[in-house]
Amino acid sequence: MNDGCQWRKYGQKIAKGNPCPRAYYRCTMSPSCPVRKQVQRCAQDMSILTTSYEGTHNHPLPPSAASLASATSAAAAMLNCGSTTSSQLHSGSATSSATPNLHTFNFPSSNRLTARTSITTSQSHPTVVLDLTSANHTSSLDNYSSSSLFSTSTHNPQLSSYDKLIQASQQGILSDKIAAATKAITSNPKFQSALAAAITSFVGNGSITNLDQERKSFKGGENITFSQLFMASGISRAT
DNA sequence: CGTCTTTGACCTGCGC
DNA sequence: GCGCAGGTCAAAGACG
Repeated sequence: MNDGCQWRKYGQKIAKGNPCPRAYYRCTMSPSCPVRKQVQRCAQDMSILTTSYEGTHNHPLPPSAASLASATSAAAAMLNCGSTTSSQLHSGSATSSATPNLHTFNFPSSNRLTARTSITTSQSHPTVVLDLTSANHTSSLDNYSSSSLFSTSTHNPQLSSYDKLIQASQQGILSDKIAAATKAITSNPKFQSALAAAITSFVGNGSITNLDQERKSFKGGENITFSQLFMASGISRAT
């Protein structure tokens, strides 16, 4: 996955319990950049790639990775809303083994594969899981659960129009036209790349330390997140 | 020739 | 102290 940064592989190891080797990469955009990432395939499903990032970039990120940093930070903040692990995440004094909150959403990639991506906001590391399962899904909309990704129902009981749209689709009462329009948006390569860049920006920036601030900035505003995504991908809200 | 990947060796932390 | 597992180093080879 091209995440906008340059990486140099410095090691590979076969971890216990997983026949697939784990690859170790170092950010090469700056000689002193401490950021590292690990990439490993899932033992249960070889089509799933698990990427873990560690550290904070000490250099400016390229536009492709930086343009949506705030948007994805907001997504991460949303993920942690109501999470029992979020405060531990912020304080850095995590001691419990609470189950990380996992959110999954789909966006079909340009190479005609369906990439089911999830962000795991574990206590120590945010993790991006990229499922490169071939596109045999009946509809990307069927499994599209971005509403859960950005859901802030406990903080903002008023559903956004987008949430209503998703809710309607899940309840099977969405008209074909709206479903087609939604699918068009989520299938838009620009939207996909914007979303992917947003994910990258978040994990690349090591934004965990900024989550409190981001949460304040975006609290109760999932519309802001999608507006930013739409703006970055050139899709109008009208669409 | 410079850059990147591969891969065995080495280092370190942890449990027993 | 010992063994194991995970992470890193660095020499060698591949590649453009």
